[in-house]
Parts: sequence; structure tokens; C-alpha cells
Amino acid sequence: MTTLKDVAAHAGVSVATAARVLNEDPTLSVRPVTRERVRAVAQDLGYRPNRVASGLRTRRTGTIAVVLPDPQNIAWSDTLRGIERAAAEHEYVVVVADAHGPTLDPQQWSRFVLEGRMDGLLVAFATVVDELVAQIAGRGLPLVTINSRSDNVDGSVTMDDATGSRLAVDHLAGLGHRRIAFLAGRGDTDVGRRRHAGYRDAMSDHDLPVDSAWILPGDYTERTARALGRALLDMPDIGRPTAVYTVNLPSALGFRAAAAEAGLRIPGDVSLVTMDDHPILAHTDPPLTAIQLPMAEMGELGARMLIEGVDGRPVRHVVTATPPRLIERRSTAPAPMLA
Amino acid sequence: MTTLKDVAAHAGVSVATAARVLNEDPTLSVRPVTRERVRAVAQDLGYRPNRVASGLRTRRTGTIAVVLPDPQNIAWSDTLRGIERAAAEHEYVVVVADAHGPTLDPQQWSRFVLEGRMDGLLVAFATVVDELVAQIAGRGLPLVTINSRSDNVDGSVTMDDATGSRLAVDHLAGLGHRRIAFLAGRGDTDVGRRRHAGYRDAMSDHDLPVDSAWILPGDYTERTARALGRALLDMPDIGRPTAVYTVNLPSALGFRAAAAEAGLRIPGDVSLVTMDDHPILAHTDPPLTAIQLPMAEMGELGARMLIEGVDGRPVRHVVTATPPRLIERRSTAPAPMLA
DNA sequence: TACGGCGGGTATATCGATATACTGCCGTAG
DNA sequence: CTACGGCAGTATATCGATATACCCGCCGTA
Repeated sequence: MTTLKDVAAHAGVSVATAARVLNEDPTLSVRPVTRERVRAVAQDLGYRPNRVASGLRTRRTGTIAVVLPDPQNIAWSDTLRGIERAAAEHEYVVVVADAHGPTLDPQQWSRFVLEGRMDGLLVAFATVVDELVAQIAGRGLPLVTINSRSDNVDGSVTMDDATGSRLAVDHLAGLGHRRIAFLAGRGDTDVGRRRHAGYRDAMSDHDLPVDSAWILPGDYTERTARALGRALLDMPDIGRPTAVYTVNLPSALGFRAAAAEAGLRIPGDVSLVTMDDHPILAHTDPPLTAIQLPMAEMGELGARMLIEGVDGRPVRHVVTATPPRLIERRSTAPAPMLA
Repeated sequence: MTTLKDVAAHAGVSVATAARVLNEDPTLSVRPVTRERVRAVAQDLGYRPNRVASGLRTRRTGTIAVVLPDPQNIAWSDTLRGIERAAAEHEYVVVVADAHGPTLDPQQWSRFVLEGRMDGLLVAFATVVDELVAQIAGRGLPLVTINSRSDNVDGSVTMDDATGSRLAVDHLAGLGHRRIAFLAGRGDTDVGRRRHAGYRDAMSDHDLPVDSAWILPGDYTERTARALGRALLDMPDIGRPTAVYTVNLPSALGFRAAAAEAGLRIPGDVSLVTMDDHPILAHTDPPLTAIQLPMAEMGELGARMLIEGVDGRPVRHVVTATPPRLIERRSTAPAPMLA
């Protein structure tokens, strides 16, 4: 390992000068020839600053942690790529942690917050635990939430979920559906509320009835969605919705399974649109019409803002710029004629 | 931030003693009462050693890097969970990097290998680039490959791919198929060769013909598999295989798409088994029969071995213990009667 | 009495980079 | 002839934990 000392020695300057040249310290005055000599030696020796050492002094490790409550959900993969891309641009590395729930267990807490190895946290908890926030803030660690906004946190990146929901409802309404159910998320989560609001507003814009029996709060899991789907589809034909909008990808899969079990065809008997797109949806039975959200952009913005936060710039609440898009596949069809 | 100095001061001992008590230095002799006092103070103050500082001295950062050539492939998610679990047990954190190909780009190289922030590398390149290996070894960084074994690397974790392939062929042969094609991986990769060998051996055990036109080397991508699938299915009926075994998940999806385009039914016209299982396969059209491999176990073993390697214990070549399993779904059916 | 050994610790260099204060020299202004 | 400012750097403390060498007092023993 080449250290700064080696560089300094070979260049015939002190470590201080070597460091200041390489870091382009503007307060340093040095002859161009010396400057070049240092640079050349560093290059020749393949010098790379040891980030652990520099991290100790500067309290910057060049590492951010991303905490996902459920990395199993394949919808996150784009987000992760966005985060990594932005991080790489700033020479940061990304530590991914799986919190198996809405908070950090003590072990994770210790490794991510207490041991000084992270410069900041990017978290994607649907429900932001106030206590967690307070403690992180107390540690002086910048925190940015993604996909969820809370007034207790200074920075967040969210998407235009309401418009996403609206797109789903517009599409179904355009196909003649009037009885559009919503397999929702948890009402105590920010995303859940935004997606719900979009649904509600769009329904009312289309003068469509919103039957409370058609709004089923779930918990974003396939399992629950499947149970709720069964309940919904077991309704007598007359009250049964002709279309369903599901709040996220696992919910759509759960509903799809429920429909299959109930012997109902999608889209023959019931149309399905879901939030969260993924290439694999082209291969499902049937291929699912879905709302594509700028997940990668959300990740990029989040990481970028967090890194700015590390540099002392204030973080804010931002919303992604790219609008949601509806990807039409084959799970939606014109509403059946009704009595 | 509570530092060791604070603990020492409050406990009325020197930092040396505080450190040695907390690290359970066996060469330290200290009265039990003092020992307890130090521990109690550390506890009270919520002391956690700063890993950056200790990393500087000990050259252990408690971080390992996982490099995946294609994190998009959802089959890796189990592996990642296994890695994280094992890492967490040892108080390590995991940095995940996306190398968009079979080697590290200079940026990544710098961040993962040259800057001293990683204790070791876990890589999943299908083709192990010798040059890369040599350079990493030259840096004294332990390296363990997963899913691929090379004699140039001391440590690896692989799975029993051959048996996995055999399971696929056995299943198809059991259904009466005799013309079983193999949509393979790259012949220059270790996994590709192992999966191929399993196929070949199983075919010969069943006395089945291996037509070289039925072994199509692909590159593990959906795109290529789709093109190859088209070629395969465009063969005249007489020479067309009645079943296909695909080397990985994206290949299966590609083949599925090709069959759909060609207007052929799975499993009516052609049966499909693929290596790599994933829960989503229950939702595809049709649900795919797949070989489940111990991906999580591979990740766990890899991480554990790498961490042992960091501690100076030698790494070895190991194979996962859990045998592959065939998950039967609906993409396979008895062979059609042939002339 | 001298010496060694042991119990119970302490002092300090070190890891590598960085931030701050400082120095020696030269030219010029007063 | 001195003072002063600018140029071209240098010396060193620091970040926090850890590893190594060391120290002091006391006891037992030769």
C-alpha cells in the first residue's frame, strides 16, 4: 500500500504539502513545478488515499446506508440502482440493510448509527417511527426518507403517487368500468394515504361511486392481498366490482392468485391494474397492466440529497419530476355489460 | 459521541485499561471490581467503539463487498439475504456493487480494493478474470467467489448444479420426453459447464439422444434466450424438441416469450423446466416448474468463509450441502405421442 | 539485603490523512 | 537599515482505538 508518506518522500516534499496539493487546497501556495511533481509521483505510485484514515479525521466515510423494510419486494430494485448510481458519482459506497420491519433492531442500530461508519441514512420505512428519527437526529446523522414523507424528518423524496392512482382509475373508467375496487395499503402510512387519495379523487372526478366495501386496507403483502381478494370476489355478482386497482406489486400478485382460486378470469371477469411496474409483469398470467413510477429517479434524488446533506447543505422534501406512466398489458379489458 | 477516553475518565482508569477490559484482553490483569466498573460505565454512557478509528489501527473495517454482475436478476435476492445474515452475525456490514459485466471498472476497483475500506470481496462473476484475481491477491484482500470456481482463486462456494440439471432431465424423462433441448449458458463459464455436464450425463443415463442442435449456448439473458428459443421452435415438427430445460431464470422467461410468439403452448406443445426458482414463478403464464438451489446457503457460506479469511484462516472450495429440489408447477406435462 | 516475580495497571507510539499554525527567505517600501 | 508582506512551503496536533512496552509496589525467597 502506497501512503501519502511515500508520495511525499518520493516527491521531496512534506506530507502536508503532498496532501494539500492532492486535495487542491486553495490556500496553499506552491510552485507549479512542485505541484506537478507531486501529482506525477502520486500517479506513478498508484497512490489512493486510505479512506479509513481520512474518514477518521474528516468524519466522512464515504458510505451511506440504505434501509429497506422488505428488500424481497422486487419493485425496489430500480430504486437501488438509482441510489447506487448517484452514490458512485460522488465516490460513495452503499450499504444495504434489511430491516425486517418498520424500525432498526438494536444490532442494526448499532452498526449503522452508533459506530460512526455511515455518513447518512436513506430509509424506506412506510411508517416512520418518531423515536427512531429523534435518535438519529440526535446523533447528527443526516436522514432522508424515500417513498414516505414525515414532518419529523427534514428530507424526503416521494413520487407523485396520487397521479399514479389517478392514471389507474382513468384507464379503468375509460374502459367503461364503474365499480372499481381498491386493494389499498395501510391507512397509517404516508404512501398508503397518497395512493388512496388519488384513487378517491379520480373516482369522484369520474362521478363513480365509492363503496366503502370496495376499499380494502391491506398491508402491502401478497398474503394479505390474497385473503382480501378472496373476500372481494366472494361477493355476490351484483355487488362485485368489475375492476380492481392494487396498491403495490405483491398485492397484485395476491389478488391474481385469489382470482385464479375463485375461478374468475382476468380480465374477462375482473380487470386488474396495479401500482409498481416490473419487467416480469410481461410474463405473468395475464401480463399485468401497471403504473410505472420513477423508482430509479427517487433513489437517485434521495442519494444525491443525502450526500449533499452530509456536506452540510440542508435537505428538503422533494417530489420526483418524472410523471407516472401506465403500461398497458393484458389484465384490463372493457367492462362487461351490466344489468 | 462517547469515546473511550470518556469511559476511561469516568471509570478512573487509563484508556489502555478501558480498551483492554472491553476487548477482553487475556494478558491484562485487573481486579474484578475495576473490570466491572469499566463495563458499567461503558454501558451507562452507551459507549460504542468507533469502527473507523479501530479500523485504522487494526486494518479491519468490518465491511465486505459483494459484487454481482447483474443484480437485476431476481434469482440473486436469496443469496444476498444469506450474505447479509451471515455478515450480521459477525457484526459486518455489506456493500453491494453492481459490476455491469465480468470485471470491476476502475472507479469500482478503486473504491473496493484500493482505498482500504473493505476487508474482503465476495464476487459472483461467471467468468473470473485472472488479472483481477491477481491484482486483488496482490493487495492482500481475501477473495471468495460464489457460484463459480476457479483454480486461480483459493476460496469459492458453489452449488451442486449438476444434480440440479439431472433433476430437470429426470423429471422430463419421467414424463416420457425423449427430445429434451438445453438452452444453455456460456461454455466459458464454470456454472455453464457444470449445468451442461449434469444435463449431458443425465441424458445419457436415460439413453436419450443428445442432438447438438438442441444444445444452444446462450449468455444467461432473457433477450438471447428469446432469440434462441425462436430458432429452436421454428424447427420442423419432426426435429423439434418436446421439452426444454433452461439454464437460468431469465433464459426461461425468454424462452417462454418465444413460445408465446410462436403460438406454441407450454406445456401442451413443449414442456419447460428451468434452473433457479423464485416465488414469482407461481404467477407466470404458465407457472414454471423450476429447480430450487440453495442460493441463500451459498451466500451464507460464502460470507462466513470470507470473514474467516479476513481473520487469517484459509479459505477453501466448498459446495453447499442442501441438495437441489424440483418445484413442480405447470409448465411440464407428459410428452405428446409421437410418430 | 538483594532479587525476582507478579498483580494491577499506565504511557505512548501507531494507523494514514488532514487542518492549523508556523517558518525561512526574498524583495521592496519607508 | 529595518520592517513588512508575500511566497513556498513545513511541523505538528488531531481524529479514536489499539498494541506494546513499561512501571510501581509488594511479597516471598535465597
